[in-house]
Amino acid sequence: MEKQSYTRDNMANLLRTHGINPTHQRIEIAYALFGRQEHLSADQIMAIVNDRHSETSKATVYNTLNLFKQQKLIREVIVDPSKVFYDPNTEPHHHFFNLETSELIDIDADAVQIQGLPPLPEGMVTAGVDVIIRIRPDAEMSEAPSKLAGK
Amino acid sequence: MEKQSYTRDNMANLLRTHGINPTHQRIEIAYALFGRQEHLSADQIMAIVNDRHSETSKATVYNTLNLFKQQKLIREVIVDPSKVFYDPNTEPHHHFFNLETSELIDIDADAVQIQGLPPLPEGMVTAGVDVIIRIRPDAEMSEAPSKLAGK
DNA sequence: CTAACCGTTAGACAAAGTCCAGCCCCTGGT
DNA sequence: ACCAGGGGCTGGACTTTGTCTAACGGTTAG
Repeated sequence: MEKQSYTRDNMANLLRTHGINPTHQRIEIAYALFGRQEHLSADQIMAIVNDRHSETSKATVYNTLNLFKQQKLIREVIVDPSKVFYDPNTEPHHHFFNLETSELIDIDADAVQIQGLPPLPEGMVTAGVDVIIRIRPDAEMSEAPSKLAGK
Repeated sequence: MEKQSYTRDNMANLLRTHGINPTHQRIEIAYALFGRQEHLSADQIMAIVNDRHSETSKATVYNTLNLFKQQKLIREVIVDPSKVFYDPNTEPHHHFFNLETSELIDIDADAVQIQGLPPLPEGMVTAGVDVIIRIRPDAEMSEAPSKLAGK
């Protein structure tokens, strides 16, 4: 597993290894996600890809993201009721979700252990495990320490 | 903590204990959720409440659910990218999510332990922890066992 | 009787995402 | 060179979830 830079050329190869025909639009979308290693929503991706000159339609962005997801190139993160985030990291991992900024932070799953889960219902298999720690700034402490004692 | 039946009268009291003025519509919505102890989406609740005769508008359903959530009477469950579920159980717990049927099954949080989480980012506090085990029927096994060996 | 307040309502609106018919472009066969 | 087929892209219409707004109804207090 050798870490390589995320050039557009490497994106094309990455797509090919996942059985995806590397078109211009698909490369740009992959480049947006992998190049910055961030969690982006569909409309953020569309804004990035069309920043200089408009070149990718909404339909293509959604088609492509669904294709990537299906080919296990990226992963969906469902934490915000209003929009889906796409995560270029497909290694098993979890997330902090900042409720103020809607920002996601990865938590490596290797170190995390979950114990005491009941057995799965009959005939079911696990398709994925999501752990989401919703966090927010500790307003009370930094803003007005006296309030805590007062209440 | 005495388990009591979920009559409409009890709903009114429940609302009052949470600082909510018990109107007809609010009682019906609470009754729909607590009476069946299920995870329902806003449109399911609207269908239930308006089953016999239409009596509650869409705006009221959403207003009421948000009010309940704010008053910690119910809880949001975000697992499906297309809709939010509302959960009458506010005890800490987690969920199995059946990807085929979009059904949610509670997992008591008492028995579950999560270890090895990294420290929270500076100045942040935890607002909630969600664990979602996405499950699906084990199609291969029950349907055509030979396929597994074949591939 | 009226003013104020809270809750409800219909319908307009907004945003995320899907669908569809047409077009472009590449390839492969003749 | 021509044509046919197919994959991919496109704009725009459409759907669904959820929010907003202005008007209205009922209750309470003076």
